[in-house]
Amino acid sequence: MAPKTKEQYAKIREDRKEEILNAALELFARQGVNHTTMQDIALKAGISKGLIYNYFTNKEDLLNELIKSFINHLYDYFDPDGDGILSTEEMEYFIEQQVENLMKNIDYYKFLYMLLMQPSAQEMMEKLQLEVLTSKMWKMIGTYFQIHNFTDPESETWIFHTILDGIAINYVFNPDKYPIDKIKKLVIQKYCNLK
Amino acid sequence: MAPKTKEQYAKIREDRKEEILNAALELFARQGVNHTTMQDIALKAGISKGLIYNYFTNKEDLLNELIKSFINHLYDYFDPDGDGILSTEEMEYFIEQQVENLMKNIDYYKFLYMLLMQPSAQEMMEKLQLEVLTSKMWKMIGTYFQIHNFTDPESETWIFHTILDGIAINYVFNPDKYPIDKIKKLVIQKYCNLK
Amino acid sequence: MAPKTKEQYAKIREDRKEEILNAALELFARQGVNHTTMQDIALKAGISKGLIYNYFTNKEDLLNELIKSFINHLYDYFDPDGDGILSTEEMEYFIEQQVENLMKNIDYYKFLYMLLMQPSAQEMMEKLQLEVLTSKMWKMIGTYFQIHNFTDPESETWIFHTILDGIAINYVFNPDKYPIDKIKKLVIQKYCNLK
Amino acid sequence: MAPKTKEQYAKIREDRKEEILNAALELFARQGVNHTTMQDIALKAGISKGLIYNYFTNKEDLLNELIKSFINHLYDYFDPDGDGILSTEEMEYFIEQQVENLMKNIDYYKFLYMLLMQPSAQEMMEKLQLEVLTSKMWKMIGTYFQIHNFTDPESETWIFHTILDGIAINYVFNPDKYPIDKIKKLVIQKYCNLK
DNA sequence: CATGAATGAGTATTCATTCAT
DNA sequence: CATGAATGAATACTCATTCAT
Repeated sequence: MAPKTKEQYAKIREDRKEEILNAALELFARQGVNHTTMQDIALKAGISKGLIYNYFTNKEDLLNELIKSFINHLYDYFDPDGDGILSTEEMEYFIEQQVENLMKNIDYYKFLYMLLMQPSAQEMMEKLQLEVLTSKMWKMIGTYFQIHNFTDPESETWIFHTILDGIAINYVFNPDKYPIDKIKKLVIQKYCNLK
Repeated sequence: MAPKTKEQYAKIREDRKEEILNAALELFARQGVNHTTMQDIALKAGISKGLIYNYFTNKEDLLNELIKSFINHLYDYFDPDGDGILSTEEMEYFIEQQVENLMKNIDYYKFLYMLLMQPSAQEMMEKLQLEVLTSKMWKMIGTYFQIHNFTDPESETWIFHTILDGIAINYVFNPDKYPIDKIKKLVIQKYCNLK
Repeated sequence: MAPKTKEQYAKIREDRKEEILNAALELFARQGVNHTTMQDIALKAGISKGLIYNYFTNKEDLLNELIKSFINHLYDYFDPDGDGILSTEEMEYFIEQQVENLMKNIDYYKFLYMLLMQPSAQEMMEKLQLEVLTSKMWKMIGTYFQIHNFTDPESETWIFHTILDGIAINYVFNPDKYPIDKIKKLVIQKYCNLK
Repeated sequence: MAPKTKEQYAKIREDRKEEILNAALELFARQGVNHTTMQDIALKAGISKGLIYNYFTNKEDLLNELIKSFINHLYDYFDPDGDGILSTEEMEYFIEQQVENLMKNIDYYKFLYMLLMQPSAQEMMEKLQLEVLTSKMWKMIGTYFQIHNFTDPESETWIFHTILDGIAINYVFNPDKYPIDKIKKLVIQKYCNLK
């Protein structure tokens, strides 16, 4: 049997970790963090309870990694053609995408907002704050508002986020009554139909 | 002859229940539901552990009652002079008030948003939905937008809520960086500085 | 309002006690001693929890009174015409009666046998032993066997009880398969069809 | 490579379960089900409280398994030389054995009769009924009565059991007064001194 | 690396019993 | 006498975490 290289081992570890996180995420989202046991996660991930502790020091650490992972991938799909400039079409696509995701994964979003309410999320947010604020995405949106002559581009970026979060919260609370399509159109009209 | 009248007992029960809910709310908000023991709640409420179970079947039930109570009082403080008409000053006051509350009680808000993410909250929301949507407040805001010639008053009402929730979420996540004062001013400008 | 005499009070107390015992008996038999709370008993007896403690010092005492009461009434219905002599017809009637009772009240009998297995029952049995063994019934059965020329009347009395208990146990365990009618006939044949 | 084979784990589990059942049986019999805590059982079995729950879902389940185990082993010791024919000597030995067991383990018998009074025992009894009735022992006793020209061998089998149970109950209730030796002799005389 | 038996601190929950009114 | 709110000791049960193999 061929011994594996260090890289191969690292790869295996990384994959395994990912699998555990995925299992945990699904279970946490469906049945809550507290009602999900390490056993449940192990079962779902197809491994033994003990093995989880080779990858995460404890349950809290697992949860934190989940939050971190989420925050890191928060805007992954915000990845336009890479020219660094957001066209109105790309902006529209981004908004459409956000709303579609939201509608498809209510439970998931609920859980994520919940995660972000965790005290432990706060620290991580703080650590990641600078990154986020100086992120490509953030800057691109700011630039977008600048290019399209919004009065206060920076504030508008915040407002933009505020609205997106507000939509998510309202929809998640009240998926039946909240007129998400109409709101989406209004948002697109405000931010993409620029003369 | 009964030692106390039925009314007296009912009063005692009502008061105790309230006390327990208050104690639980504060502890839950500060240290989280899971890190709060029934013992903690009893201690804070100045009663014995066992008594809680005379009023709530279990911890979950207690949490649900808390959610219900919260939803019921959601807009209690939205109670203007009672003429049924929202002046721009009253609207401004309302917004200022909201933001002030938010800033004063971040933990509380975090907990409340968390509560509302609970699956059990959903049912209650649904039950209360009609009430909320047909509530005086909701109507008054709609009327306000109508009077001030907003294009689509109903949608504007939703947007208004969307923005308020978005502000809360963003501030709660990121109290240091989120420019809540500036956003507040922009909101007031949009909704109160009419002409 | 006319004041009550001591006798009236004593009567009320006795009746109330009886009611509580009846309520307890039914609940204990149906759902077991441990799954029956004092609250349950109070509810069934139509009184308040606290009042039970005016009549019984505690739950165990209540159970003991129940056992005592049961033992005392064990052979109540063994009360023939009072001439002190058991005719073969009366003996047959007694056996028929026993079996009928058994078949009608399986749960009740189960519970009673259970009660008698309680350690606390033992003491009482001992106290009551002499009474039982010297009881009218016991003597009458002994006399019956003497009159009808059984070899060892005293042992036969024990055997008689042994068989009756054995029938009860077997029927209670296995009401569907146990041929109680046939056994009953054989017992009657043995003890009543005496030439 | 698994650290232990499936078989090894299965063996461990089987042994542990047995140990727990044994510990529980002894404690239950001596001090009653309710006065025996899971802690007690764990202590007696030399394991931790929690481990019990790896083998039994709860206390009730543990009790049920005990009943099941008892019923399954009810007649284990009825295992004569294996020629399938019960000699009068073997019959006598069986009766002697039964009585001796009874006298040695009053508490144990009390507990077992109690167990069998449990509602949950009934179901199990029903399931096992056919097996018991068609068991080797049952048949052998029937054959015994047939060979020795009892009028109705089947009924006699039932009567035989009735008497044995009756003896047990009476002795258990009243070990001091019940003339068990005399009764035993009479039973042996009836069933073993044939011609 | 991987397993799952084993641990035990931590807690929710029950309910007999008390007692002020 | 009667009530039911209040107590708190007693315990079942959970589950994250450890560790021998």
